[in-house]
Amino acid sequence: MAAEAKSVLFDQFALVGKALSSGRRTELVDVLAQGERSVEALAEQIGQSVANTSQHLQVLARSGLVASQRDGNRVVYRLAGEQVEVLWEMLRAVAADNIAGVRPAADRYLGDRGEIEQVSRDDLVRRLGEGVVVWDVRPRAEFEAGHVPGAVSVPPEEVQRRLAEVPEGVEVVAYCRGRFCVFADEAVRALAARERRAMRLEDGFPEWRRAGLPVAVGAG
Amino acid sequence: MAAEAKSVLFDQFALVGKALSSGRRTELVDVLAQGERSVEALAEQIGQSVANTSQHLQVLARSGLVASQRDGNRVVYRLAGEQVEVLWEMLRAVAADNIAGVRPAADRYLGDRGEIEQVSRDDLVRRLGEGVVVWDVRPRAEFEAGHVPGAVSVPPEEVQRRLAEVPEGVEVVAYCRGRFCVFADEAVRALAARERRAMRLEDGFPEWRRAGLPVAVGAG
DNA sequence: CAACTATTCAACTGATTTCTTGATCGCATC
DNA sequence: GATGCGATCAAGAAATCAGTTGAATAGTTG
Repeated sequence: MAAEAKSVLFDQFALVGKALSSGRRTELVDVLAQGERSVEALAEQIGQSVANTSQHLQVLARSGLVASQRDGNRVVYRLAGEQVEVLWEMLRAVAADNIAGVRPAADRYLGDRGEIEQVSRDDLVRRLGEGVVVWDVRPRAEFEAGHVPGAVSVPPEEVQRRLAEVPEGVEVVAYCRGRFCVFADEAVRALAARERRAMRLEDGFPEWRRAGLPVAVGAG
Repeated sequence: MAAEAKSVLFDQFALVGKALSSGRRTELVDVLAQGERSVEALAEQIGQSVANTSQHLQVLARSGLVASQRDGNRVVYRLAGEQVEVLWEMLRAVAADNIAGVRPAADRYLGDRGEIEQVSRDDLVRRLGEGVVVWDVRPRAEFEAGHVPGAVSVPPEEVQRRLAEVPEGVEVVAYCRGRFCVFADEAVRALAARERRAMRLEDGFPEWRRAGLPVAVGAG
């Protein structure tokens, strides 16, 4: 019967929704948007057991949002394509615009952004030409998988230690995973507390890369 | 603790995924992309009870994907915005590109499209200038909520009856809800069986409207 | 081959989801 | 105010889901 065939087709579409219907899986997609990672690394990032993370990854794989590849002893997962990144970005935008609970949840996680100056990608490109210091405030592995050329890697747990590196009078632009990522905010607040002029990129590295701007890879 | 606040935020994002994680709800979104409808009309379209449909609509409403408004005796639901339509379109595209099961499910629902000629929106605009006949093969209510100017409403159940209207030598372009909608295909097949040259618009009316092309409203 | 590491599988618990059924509510009309 | 219609609510059954735990597997290293 036609009605049943239709149900089956729309159930297939719904698999993508199902993949994104768990907070833990959306966290995974967010991390994977920064670059490929092993199951263990992903488990650590989302604060879940390896077994549970593996099962979530398999749900994502069944919906085709991620692909995996064995690399010797470990299995490396990555997003299936740029399309998936765009879908994830759009989903966040829809959530931010339409779900009342996003605002308070974001405020509680990110804190007050009133004091945090934000710059656009274009601004950052301009300032790069003027020799601004750029901090990549993400875990080292994400920096190495790709970063803004000239940025220095300052993983979240090193921010406090490395404040002293910044000479007086130097401006810092920090960036991290995206608009809802807290790492850059924390760096900006810490720098401001030391009387440095600091600001954050309004979105994150995936948007930079997707905009076709230059990307550096490796420890650089 | 920061980790918990992060979970809460990503759980909020996941609400949008959850809204789209049921085949019945994706069907609802697909119908609502054509225009607003009452609960009862929606229930009929997706072949579910009114009570169940109402509950699905409330899930969609909680995720902010749809809004409702009382109109006298009935409650009319509509998509919350164009952003939601775009999200739905992108989700279908991701599913089509990444989920192995979409192809067979689509084939089974839509049948073999090998014989069905497809035209782009630009083609249709051109042919409209040349006086082609355009069939809007959607339920009447969707036609009335908005259609391609000059199109005639031929609801799916009337296709057979109205084949005779088309004079020999006249070309027909049929369209319906979108790329995965079967109505236009059935009309094209029926017309072809009567030796009429017929083709379908490759996508549907929502894409036409979103492209900023002219839209007519009402019984027109 | 033994020992080790990273990942997956299997089994299980408690929570959530889907759909049904029947009652209830809001609004319009008689 | 009674009646009727459209929609929602409430309660329950079956299925599915998220997370835990412990065992099994694939691949590497000694």
